[in-house]
Amino acid sequence: MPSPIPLNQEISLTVIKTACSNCNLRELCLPFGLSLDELERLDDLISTRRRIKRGDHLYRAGESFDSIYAIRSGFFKTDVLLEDGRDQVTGFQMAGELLGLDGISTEHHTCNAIALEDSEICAIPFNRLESLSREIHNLQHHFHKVMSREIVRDHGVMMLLGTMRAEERLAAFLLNLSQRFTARGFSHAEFYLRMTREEIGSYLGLKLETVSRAFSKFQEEGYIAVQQKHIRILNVSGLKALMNHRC
Amino acid sequence: MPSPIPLNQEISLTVIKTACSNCNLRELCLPFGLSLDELERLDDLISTRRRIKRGDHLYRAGESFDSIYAIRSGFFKTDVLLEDGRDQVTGFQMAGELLGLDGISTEHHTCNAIALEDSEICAIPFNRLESLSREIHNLQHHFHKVMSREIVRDHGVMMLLGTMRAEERLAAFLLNLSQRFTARGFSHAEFYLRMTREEIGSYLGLKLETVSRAFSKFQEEGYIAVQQKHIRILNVSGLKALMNHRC
DNA sequence: GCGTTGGCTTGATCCATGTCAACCGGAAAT
DNA sequence: ATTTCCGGTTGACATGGATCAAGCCAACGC
Repeated sequence: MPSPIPLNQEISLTVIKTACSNCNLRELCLPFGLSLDELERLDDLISTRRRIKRGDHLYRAGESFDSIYAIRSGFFKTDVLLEDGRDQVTGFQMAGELLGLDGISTEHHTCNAIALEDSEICAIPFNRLESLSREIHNLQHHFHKVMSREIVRDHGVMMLLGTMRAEERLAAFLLNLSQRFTARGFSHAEFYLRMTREEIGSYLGLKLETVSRAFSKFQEEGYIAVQQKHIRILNVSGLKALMNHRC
Repeated sequence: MPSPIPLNQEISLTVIKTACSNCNLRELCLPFGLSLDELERLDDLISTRRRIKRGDHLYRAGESFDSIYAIRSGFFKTDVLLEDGRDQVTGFQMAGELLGLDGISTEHHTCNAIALEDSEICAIPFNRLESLSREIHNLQHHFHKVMSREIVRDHGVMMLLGTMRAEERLAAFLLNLSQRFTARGFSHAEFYLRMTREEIGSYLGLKLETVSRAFSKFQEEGYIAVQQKHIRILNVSGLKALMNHRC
């Protein structure tokens, strides 16, 4: 009979893979600020991991809500549909961010969440999250902060849509992406866009042609280098100035 | 010596005035769905009532956060300021609605809340609300719903700002106000605007002249009757059609 | 290797809304 | 009663971004 040790190692590897306590995103995600002990209790709650292929829905508007989702890897967009067919991208989400908070309000999802690349998510049953956060003050407080942050983010987008012109919007968008990639240990200056010009346009309240023209303009002026979805930021402060100055 | 009875009555009147359990907004506000017993525990928490005069700030962006606020009577706007001086109204709030949720995220308020008429608010110390909602499941869940509803509302505004044209935006705005007045027992068809054309414009991402022209247009077409801030809606379905149809 | 396809770029033109300016009317101040 | 002021309305004109249209490029299937 073979020694049990290798087997145990394998099992323990699997456990490591699925646990918040060993997730390298834990400082960005729901577990932020929890003690080891508290982390383990959170681990128990997150039983389901799921792979979502590029183009597939994580959930659809109208579906009944029972979980929120933490992105373990990959990239998503959320969009809302109006009766008359118009739609708008309401956000782009990356690893460590939460999806589905909109569903708490009515017990039904109010937007679609679609993977922009092959992704992996952790499903967090919401009633169990509520009951655990009644016991773990840190978890409760952090969850409230995450929801509040979402509200603040939305206000930022409203500001952008309400007061900024096309180039300012795109500059703000690029700087925001750059900052979020940095927080995840990627280059702040060089990244691949996971979304099309049309999706960027939808998010920013612009047509895809306008987005494309703004990219070209930024390139001409030496702020960035664009090659399709590959972006290099050459002049961060230039972009910032462009965003803030009323010209 | 006079009988103590009148005195007691006076005291009890004061208590009635300040308690959630006797507030006629309790079904719209935080106490929604609580039992009598739970309501009384919430009463203990809401010690501070405050009057805010028209034009005064309830809080300012940058101030440190420790309470959220329930509007007992009156009308508020919230606005965000950009470094370069641009600002935008992010919402209008009426009786029964909560203010200050944006502050949870960073422990500092991120917008200004300004009374548009003489108003009265209940201050709810946030750490005490968190600790009470660890004990009262209903309170916890309802609070989560309220935050989520705010996120959904913001998505609606993003949709409006990103995809609708001027008249559609104003129609959506009027219908939303009408619906909220109705929920508070006021006429759905006739109300006074508490905000200026400029504030409406800021909220809707339009200039005040555009707002004014849209009002005039609606009046010409017989959808509404406008006289300064007094609005009568004459044709709800007309407004709805205007909002939904891609023309 | 060649054609097809989807996403992107660029140019020409149009139009909704912004901008600038004049005027109006009611409310508050003198 | 008169003046001032603020918010609102309306008109003339300017413009940023939408729309329409053509063409380009890279990836992919055959």
